[in-house]
Amino acid sequence: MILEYQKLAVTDRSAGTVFPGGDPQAARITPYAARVKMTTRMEDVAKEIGVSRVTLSRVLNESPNVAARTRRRVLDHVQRIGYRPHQAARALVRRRSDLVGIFCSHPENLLVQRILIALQSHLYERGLKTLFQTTRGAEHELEALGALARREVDGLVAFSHYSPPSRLADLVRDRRPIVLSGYGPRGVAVVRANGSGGMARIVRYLLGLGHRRIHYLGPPAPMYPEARDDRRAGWLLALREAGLEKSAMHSAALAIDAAGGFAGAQGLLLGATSRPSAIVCFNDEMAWGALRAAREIGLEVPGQISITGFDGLDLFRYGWPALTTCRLDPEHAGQLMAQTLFRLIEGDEGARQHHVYEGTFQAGESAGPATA
Amino acid sequence: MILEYQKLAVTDRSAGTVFPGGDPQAARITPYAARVKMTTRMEDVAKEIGVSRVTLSRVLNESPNVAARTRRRVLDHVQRIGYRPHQAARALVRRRSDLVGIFCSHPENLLVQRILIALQSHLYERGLKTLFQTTRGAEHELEALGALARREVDGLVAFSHYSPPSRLADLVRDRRPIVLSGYGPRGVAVVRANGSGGMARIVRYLLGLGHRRIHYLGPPAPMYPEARDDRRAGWLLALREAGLEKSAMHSAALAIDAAGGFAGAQGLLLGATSRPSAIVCFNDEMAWGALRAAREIGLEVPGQISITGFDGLDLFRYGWPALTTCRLDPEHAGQLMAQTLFRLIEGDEGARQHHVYEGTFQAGESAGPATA
DNA sequence: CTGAAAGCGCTAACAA
DNA sequence: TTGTTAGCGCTTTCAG
Repeated sequence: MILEYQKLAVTDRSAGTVFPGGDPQAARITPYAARVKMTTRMEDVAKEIGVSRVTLSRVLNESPNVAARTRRRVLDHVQRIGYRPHQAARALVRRRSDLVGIFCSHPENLLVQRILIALQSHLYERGLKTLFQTTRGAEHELEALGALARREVDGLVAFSHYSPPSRLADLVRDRRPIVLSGYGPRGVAVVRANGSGGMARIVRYLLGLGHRRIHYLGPPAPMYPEARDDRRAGWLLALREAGLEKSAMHSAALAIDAAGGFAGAQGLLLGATSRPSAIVCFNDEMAWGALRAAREIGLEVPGQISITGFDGLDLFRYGWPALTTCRLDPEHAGQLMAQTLFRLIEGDEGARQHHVYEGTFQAGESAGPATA
Repeated sequence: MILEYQKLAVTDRSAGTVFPGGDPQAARITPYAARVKMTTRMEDVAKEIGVSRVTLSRVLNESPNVAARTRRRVLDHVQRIGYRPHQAARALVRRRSDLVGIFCSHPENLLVQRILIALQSHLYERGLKTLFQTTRGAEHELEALGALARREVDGLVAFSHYSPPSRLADLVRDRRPIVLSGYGPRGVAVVRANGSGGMARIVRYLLGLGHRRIHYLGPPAPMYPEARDDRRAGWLLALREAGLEKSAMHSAALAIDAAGGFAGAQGLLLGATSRPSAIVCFNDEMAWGALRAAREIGLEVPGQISITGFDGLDLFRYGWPALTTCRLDPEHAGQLMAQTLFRLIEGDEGARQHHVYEGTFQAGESAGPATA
């Protein structure tokens, strides 16, 4: 059991004496850090085995130039006592922490959460630990970028776009290992879904059902023009194809969650303008709120109005009606991000591209034929 | 702007020469770690200011014995150039990483996700960074415990219970800074909701509505008897009060999500036994699946059957019908965990208790009067 | 109040 | 194939 944890002892640092089991007097007020002695050192382990620290280190780092027999002996012992080198010391000398930072401005978003989970797993498989941080504003984001610059982390994945694109452009020059989710300047690695294609697919489906007044309910205006709403573009594209661009109506919600969808749909449905026969929403959560709004007004879905989502979260397949949506694969997205970041950390500049993955249309119960 | 990130330069380590801007030849294949020089060193910064490293260190660590004027001068310069000490080096000598590990066996659970977000924020406010890891099995969990033992992290929060309680008991003896979510042995810090009280409240509400056949749909059997389902206990308690214990029926689902609730409810509703007039579910997500199952069978909710949840997630207030549930405050839970862990790290053994927070009953639309 | 000296635990260059 | 030497960048005694 290589990961068996080690027993601790309490030290009296001034006297240099060790009290196994703890000093009952001082324990209550002494910070934990001062109470315990450092974990087993390499020196001791090497001595136990009868080799030098260096040989031990070589085995642990899978370096060449160790006799097979020695390696075996070392590995056996290490495994038995559950030794692992001190990570800080290792990071200090290797100039590499094996830590990856993930920062995220909207950790409440259900799709983001699923991607995060997959991402962490895949990074872990490659020996990278995940430092997670929620960014509330540009200040946090800058701090995360600073951590990368100072090499506190080996790489960064950003689900956050507070920084102006001009600053992101620095990333291009400095060639840091960073992966952005969603959008970013050319020359920076980006992973995103094909939102435009997926949304166009949904709209065409609705057009096929006879809908003509298809309104869009999306996120608030982006902080930077570069961050324009890709999904909205797909909606507009499909309407244009059908020559319905003129009647296109778009409404920006306060947030891309159920509350935002609820409020946004209320505006769309109770407004003075002609009522839409379908509302396509930026994501499932908004659609969910919109569904509620429609019903509170007394509209049947999909009888009197159709409402669609995006992301294809499993949860909403159990809703009533189940959402018609575009399913994205968070597992795949997370894997793609992990792989891209890993390539960048390894110095493969070829990974510095925009990676776009596809969604799949998923017919549900929330969209039906347009009523005359 | 203290967090302005620093410019990098590419080094040719063999020649010891620095090529600002990068060596275009080697860049593509050289790992990023080898391509960049280490960030600014303390030595240089101290020299620029005209003090020794020691004084600089003292200012940065808010140690006493620095003249106010010196402190001011140092702080100004540090702020201007955005210097921050190298974290690995700092951790090595301080024997403290300012890192906290969070491990979690069910990161998909919506309540857990919200708690995680709050927890991370509160830890961050106290200067602790969050290392996040999904645990898939006891092996991962042991590894996380090992990381604590080796002092790779200063503390741990566990939303995961793969390890047998006997192992957790070790935590009592070693007095490590660890906070468990849900349950744990005496002497280990635990944070959990009062599930039993909350669920009893829901059941009493249903009893008041005239329900008599109230079935429970909960998680699969726990891995260890200690981890018994608290919410189920509350359900049973309330039924006992009403003298209905005999008719109590419990069904274990495969998972505590919508899919589990769906399948579990199907079993409960399609089974040969007498149909329940109400199903109380372990959490909102399961209730959500149960709702779908009831409707697919053709049962109206709450007309023909009442279904309740637990957790009180905002999302389900937008569902139709909105769930009758018990609302837990994830923000509060996260804060409580952060605070407890912080106290333990600081050596306050008084924090090593079971902290129980209350939920609040929330009447929704998914429960109504029992029909004769 | 300040600085000089002594490591923290480990890996990488260089010798043997 | 192995071990010896020399730091990584920082904080913490201990003198001044």
